[in-house]
Amino acid sequence: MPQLDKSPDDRVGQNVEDTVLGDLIGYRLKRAYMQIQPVAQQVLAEDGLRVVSFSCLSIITDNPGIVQTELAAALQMERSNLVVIIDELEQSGFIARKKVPTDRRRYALTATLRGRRLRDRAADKIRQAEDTIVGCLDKEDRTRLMAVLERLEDQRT
Amino acid sequence: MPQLDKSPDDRVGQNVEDTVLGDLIGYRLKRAYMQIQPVAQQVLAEDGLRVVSFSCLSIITDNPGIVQTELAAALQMERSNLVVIIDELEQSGFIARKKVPTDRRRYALTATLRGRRLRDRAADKIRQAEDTIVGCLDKEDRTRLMAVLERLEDQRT
DNA sequence: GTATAATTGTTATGGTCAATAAGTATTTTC
DNA sequence: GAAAATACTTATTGACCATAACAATTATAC
Repeated sequence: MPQLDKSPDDRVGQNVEDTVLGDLIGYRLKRAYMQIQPVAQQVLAEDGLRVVSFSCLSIITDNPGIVQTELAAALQMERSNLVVIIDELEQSGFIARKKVPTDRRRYALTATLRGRRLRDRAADKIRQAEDTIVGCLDKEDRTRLMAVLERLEDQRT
Repeated sequence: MPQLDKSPDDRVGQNVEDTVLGDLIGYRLKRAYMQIQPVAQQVLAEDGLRVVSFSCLSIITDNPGIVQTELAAALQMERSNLVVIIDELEQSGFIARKKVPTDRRRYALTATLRGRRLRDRAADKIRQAEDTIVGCLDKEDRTRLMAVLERLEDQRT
């Protein structure tokens, strides 16, 4: 029996049927991420950072001497797209490039004191911003969510 | 006490320190999504669909007579960006545009039989592909994950 | 009732982002 | 020592998203 079309006037706002999309994990992950991302973006913009440059700064801070290829692998991005970001961070004085004496193809990346301080401050602000969104979850739901996401992430296909 | 730089040779593959990023929900959501998205993209490409066009087709199938503005709101995208996608789906014979008699500004969108069948088939394939990734979670973890993501998504800031 | 405002679909455009290919310098492998 | 591999870089491309502006139509204000 064919479903009758609703008059367009009957359907307002969020009253939209969905028998498929909402049950897909990919869809739900994207929607949840899209809730967080703009907030993080805005918070980081106050310090002149983008999400990707903050990610780089954070990994460099945690891994002084890391090299661009390793950084790209850690963040699952292309080396070529990293270059401009590293340039930005270097010109802003948040990181330094030092030639590796044993292999002059590579640059050892280290965060400056300013860079490390910015990382810590920005991280605090992001955590705070995330809390306003994730506040609806109790501590157990939250830790369980993080654990499950980590397991998905580590899944090798 | 300053942390000594590791020699770049000491750090291989995934042995990268991370004291901040991994504890951020936004980061974890993105990484998990990036695990699913390429698989869904590839599966849909076999039927000539993109993720966004499948999403549109699915919502139109579930809501015959829906109008472009409502569809855009449901998928949280811009009306202007919807136009080309609707064009594609119409030219492929998966949906039809019909003028709304009571409001000639609007087009009522309905999925054709071919469109509905494609939606159902593609949905099955996506679910199957997702299962290969989410298979590491038991049923309870999975339903709990979906519920938590839904709560995050509905959070109004 | 008519002028004004709002809505719908559309086009055009720009910005950001990710992926690829190709090039240079250096190191490793054979 | 020649050839292959690696690290970083540059340039380019296409996908995607947001915005502004427009015509047609409808709703609202007076």
